[in-house]
Amino acid sequence: MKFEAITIKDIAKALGLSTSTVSRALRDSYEISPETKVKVLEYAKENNYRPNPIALSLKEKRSSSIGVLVCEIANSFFSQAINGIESVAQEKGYNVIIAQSKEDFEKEVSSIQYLASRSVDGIIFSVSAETSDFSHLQNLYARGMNMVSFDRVVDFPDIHKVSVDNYKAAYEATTHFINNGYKDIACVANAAFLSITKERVEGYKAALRDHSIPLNPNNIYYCQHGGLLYEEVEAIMDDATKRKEKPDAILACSDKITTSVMRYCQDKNLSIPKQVGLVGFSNLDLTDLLAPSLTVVRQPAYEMGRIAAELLIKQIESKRPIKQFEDVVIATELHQRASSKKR
Amino acid sequence: MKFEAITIKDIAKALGLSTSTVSRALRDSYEISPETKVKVLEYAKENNYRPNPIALSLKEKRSSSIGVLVCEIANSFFSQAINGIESVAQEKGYNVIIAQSKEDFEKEVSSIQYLASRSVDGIIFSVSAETSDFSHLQNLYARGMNMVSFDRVVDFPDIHKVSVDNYKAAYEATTHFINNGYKDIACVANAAFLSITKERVEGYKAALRDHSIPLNPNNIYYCQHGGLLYEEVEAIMDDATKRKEKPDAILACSDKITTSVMRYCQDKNLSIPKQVGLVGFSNLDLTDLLAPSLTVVRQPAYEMGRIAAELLIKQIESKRPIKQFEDVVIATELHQRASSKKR
DNA sequence: ATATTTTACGCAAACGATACCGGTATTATT
DNA sequence: AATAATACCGGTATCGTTTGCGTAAAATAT
Repeated sequence: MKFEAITIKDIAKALGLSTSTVSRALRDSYEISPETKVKVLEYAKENNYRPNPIALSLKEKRSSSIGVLVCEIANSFFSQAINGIESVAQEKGYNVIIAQSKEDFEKEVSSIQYLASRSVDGIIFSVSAETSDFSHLQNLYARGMNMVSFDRVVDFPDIHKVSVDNYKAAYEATTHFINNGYKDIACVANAAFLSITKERVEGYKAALRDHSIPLNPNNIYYCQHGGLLYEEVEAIMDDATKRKEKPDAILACSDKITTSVMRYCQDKNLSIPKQVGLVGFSNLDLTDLLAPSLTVVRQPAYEMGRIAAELLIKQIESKRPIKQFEDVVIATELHQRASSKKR
Repeated sequence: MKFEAITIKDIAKALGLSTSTVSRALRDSYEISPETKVKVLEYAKENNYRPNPIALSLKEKRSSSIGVLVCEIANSFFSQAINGIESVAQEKGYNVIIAQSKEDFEKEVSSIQYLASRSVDGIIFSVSAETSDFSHLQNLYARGMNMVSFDRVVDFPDIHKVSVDNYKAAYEATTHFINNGYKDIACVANAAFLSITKERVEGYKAALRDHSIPLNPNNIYYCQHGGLLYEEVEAIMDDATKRKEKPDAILACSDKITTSVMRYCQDKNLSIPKQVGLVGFSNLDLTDLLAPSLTVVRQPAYEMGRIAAELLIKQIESKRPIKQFEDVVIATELHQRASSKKR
């Protein structure tokens, strides 16, 4: 079954005009007589004429659509970000095409090629946890695709970036632990390649250093697959709780990891915050209702999405190549709750 | 800035061939000599040739994209459903274009027109809480757009529908309350027009009837705006807790409502499950970690998305008009936890 | 009355890919 | 050697829209 829309040709035939006349009448050209315009406009309205965007795209060499590559839609941070992207896109007349990498490098490469071959006008992307080789992205960018690096940013020289201040977020969270009497703080981070991981781990280290707490390298854990698998976090927690020196606090560096750590503690009857304190990065909007209420680092996902979309669309619509590239870094919010307070 | 891709014309010019020869060589036509094929294929590969999907769309009169209209992306149920839709779409070579209604009728109408004007090959839609007039959808469907009604289904005669057994879900949840000693159960439902609301309220009523509990009409509340605003739920809860006969249990009929009710109880120091029992529809994956752990009705959102996408794509690719329309109804899961157990 | 401008429209090319309808060599068949 | 068959490739229309160019008729100027 096919949905057949009325075309400019149909109008021309019905009214005994040429397609060019109809086209110009619709665009209110001065070359068309008022009477003809009225006739065309009325007929178009009656028959609910809409210009075929595909034909327009072919002619204009632009599709008025932007691609978004995230690792997982069903993740509160990314769904909120997509929400922000979609809101800007709608305002500016673009549609949003989404693709997921599922934290898988191969799927990321194919998704990027898919988006490019779909001739989107630009791409907002957040790399997968497995991505250490960025050539698929860099090649596409070098070939002129408009791109904005988002959240898990890449360090190409000239590209718009939108991210949060991960260093400061982790620094504050760690300091918060220290101020609340925790001494042996473990950091369960995402894959080691990721910008967000590096920054968060650096922030964590700096906070320890600034409070004269020696760094125990065993306290830093990485999740190869971004914590998408519960087993990954489980293995880490098994290790952490079976060591001689057990950490008394855990900084969970992603939505998924946070939830998994919390579930692990519940399963193993590890009491939070007494036996182990917990601060997690999370964008769920009911972390205050958890047992115990969870201290979280919240990222302004919606705003990040909006800014990324605005930068991308500005770049798309820019006549001349952009020279000035933005590196937007937004502050996170630390919501202090029960999970990180011993006493 | 524009992303310029190589075209069949470029290959033809570079190799001194005609476009038709190149086209046929790329499609491995028997009319082309092996040597020419090799030359073309090699050149295409070297220069990373990809057929322009927009040109193909124009020619084939199909865009290989499907539209999805939901009320809110950043809602666990819908983001999981989109996840399912996207997975099937990717498999079958379609891309997914998303639009949100934000539970607003006007925005739903414009979003639908937007998707239609974007010449998607089909639409999966879930109507907004404000939608009581379905003419915008019905007109589009009558004009031949492939459509699948999803979750909040419409009762057009011949259309694929994918939903859960809302009647049974509410019946079981209500029965669960009764079996746990609750007697005065309130039902906080979504907007009254919605199919899901009607079915859930019916299931609720039936459970009361089957257990010889008289129905108190005051116990049924509707959220005009789908609980998107906290104030809406707050007003309802204020009323419920200030009545002479206060309900001792609440059945919250959507993700948002569930969270809001829980937050209200926390704010007002209403103890769950002692003062008031709570069962909520929710697709969040950490409801077991809430305080108290929450009894939920979980909907198989991912599977629903997959099925809806499969039905839609089958309909799109069907040569002749579909005669047999599916009304897929999937079972929900009741996860019994602490929030609904008095003792 | 003739020349010039203006008005109002049509023709055709272009965007990228496909497919039908051809055509021309070269080889095979009689 | 003449004809048929085959292999191989090009020209062109098409999808829907825009746009530069051309042009008839009408309006204005000389």
